[in-house]
Amino acid sequence: MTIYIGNLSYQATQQDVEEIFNDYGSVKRVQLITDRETGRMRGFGFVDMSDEDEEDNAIENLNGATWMGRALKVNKARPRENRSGFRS
DNA sequence: GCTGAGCGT
Repeated sequence: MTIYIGNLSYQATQQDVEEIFNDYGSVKRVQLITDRETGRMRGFGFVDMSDEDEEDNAIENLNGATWMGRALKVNKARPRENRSGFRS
């Protein structure tokens, strides 16, 4: 499952979020969204975990938590459009 | 190039 992270530090890195989420569960993949052209962080990212229990635990614990001086926002990420070409 | 919306190749 993918978790949405918002209001995070521009100086934050994937390994930072990775170890933080790893403390609440087993994070599989951390994807911080950065600008495709400039390469600067957009201020949000996504975390993929193994079990929903861990992700829910991480969300409940990391959501609204003050990280790097800012209120970290963690919530369930929206299912991205399926590249298969199908649409609801 | 030093920002602030929040959902991605």
